[in-house]
Amino acid sequence: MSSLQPVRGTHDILPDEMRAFRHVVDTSRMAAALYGFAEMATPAFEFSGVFARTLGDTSDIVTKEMYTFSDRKGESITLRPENTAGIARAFISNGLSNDLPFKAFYAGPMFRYERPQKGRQRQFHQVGVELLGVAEPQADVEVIALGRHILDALGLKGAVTLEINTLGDPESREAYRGALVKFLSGRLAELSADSRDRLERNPLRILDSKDEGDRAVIAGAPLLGEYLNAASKAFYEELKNGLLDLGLDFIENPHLVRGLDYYGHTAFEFTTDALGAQGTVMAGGRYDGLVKLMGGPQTPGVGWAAGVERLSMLLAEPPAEGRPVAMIPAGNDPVIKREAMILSERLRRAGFAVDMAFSGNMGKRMKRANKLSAKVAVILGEDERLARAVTLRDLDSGEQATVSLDRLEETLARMLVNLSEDAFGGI
RNA sequence: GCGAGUGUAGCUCAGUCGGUUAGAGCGCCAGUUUGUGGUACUGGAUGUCGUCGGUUCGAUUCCGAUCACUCGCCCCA
Repeated sequence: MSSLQPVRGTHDILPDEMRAFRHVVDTSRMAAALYGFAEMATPAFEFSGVFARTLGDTSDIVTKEMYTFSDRKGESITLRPENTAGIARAFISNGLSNDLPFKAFYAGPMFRYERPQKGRQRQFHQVGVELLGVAEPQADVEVIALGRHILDALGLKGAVTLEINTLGDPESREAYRGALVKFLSGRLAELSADSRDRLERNPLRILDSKDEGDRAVIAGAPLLGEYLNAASKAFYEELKNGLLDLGLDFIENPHLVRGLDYYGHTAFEFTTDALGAQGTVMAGGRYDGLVKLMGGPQTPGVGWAAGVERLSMLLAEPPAEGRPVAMIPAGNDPVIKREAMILSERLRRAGFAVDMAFSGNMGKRMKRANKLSAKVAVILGEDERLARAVTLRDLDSGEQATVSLDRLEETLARMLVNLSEDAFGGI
């Protein structure tokens, strides 16, 4: 165990884990493209105001979880804790509001100063989408459908549940908030210390509490649904009908809320019980007030973000590695080794993944080929060189044959095609 | 930020009721005749027993602090 530790809450993504990680990101990116979301990226850090103003002064993210520091000019800079604010900022900065709807996909690292746990790190990665400029609930449906599409494509169909709720429009939410605070104030003594605290800052969050005493109180609390005005109700109904039209199963969770202040109407989460306390794997909602809050034109928006690490952990089986071609010079004759290097390069230019062991006897090099799970070994020795040929060995069957250099690519391609037929047709 | 648990080879873990050479499995390396891997067999290397400090003749083992991870809370992705 070395004393060279990574910073708390950060970790290295080694090749094995990276394969699962990339599978999640690539799958998300491809699905997003099917729904018309184009990938973009914003900086990993912004002026602190971008987050402080938009995430709300009372959210935990702003009050205690941001990586904020002064740069050399004394500017307050913050490592992004999430990407919605950054996308909204970019939307405004680049004057994109004239070309709506604006549909963006992103993937990248986020930073929160939290206590690390499984599935919760200080640097973690999200993929996400934002759809700006559409006030209709169909936008919410599309965004949720994309989320479900990705989860299905990752093989998580049965493992993840969609929960939805509505937070209503600002008018409905204010009315409800008042009623809730009034109700809870009457039962103050029964609430947990955390929740008494939240009563001031963010009373809706109390609905989400896991404390048993709190839950007992909440069970009798007024529900937001009772305070929705006609417009908010209609919006929610359209959302649910839209989900049903697409066969997207969901359960309604009236206690589902968002920690960030700019959310309204739709709130949703895809959750699993396979990750302990970190059960939320993808979460989002509607934020019609955000762009205006940041100084842009009134622009409705809806989107979600998903935790790449969390999704990676849920993957039953990481995707298989590619199987390279192993170049094996027989012996250590410098002439042969040069030929092998030249031939490797030729094959790579032709699109083959080639790995060559640089030293050792043939047995060692074959072992290395095996460890790389190479499909084919290209063996090049003195005999082959003189015959202007190579020996191709199928490492699965053990069959091998001498093939003229003129027909090398052609023969290799055929051997590798057989491989993929085996992989897909062998069930 | 709060409460609790864990920390021994690359990995998963055993062990030392405090005593001098710390173990297993997997993995790794080498060999089982000089141009042929996967299996098998033989042999080998692992480590400041997380770190710092205390108690002790003596600590990896007890105590304290610290760091990291894990579980719950909190928060969320």
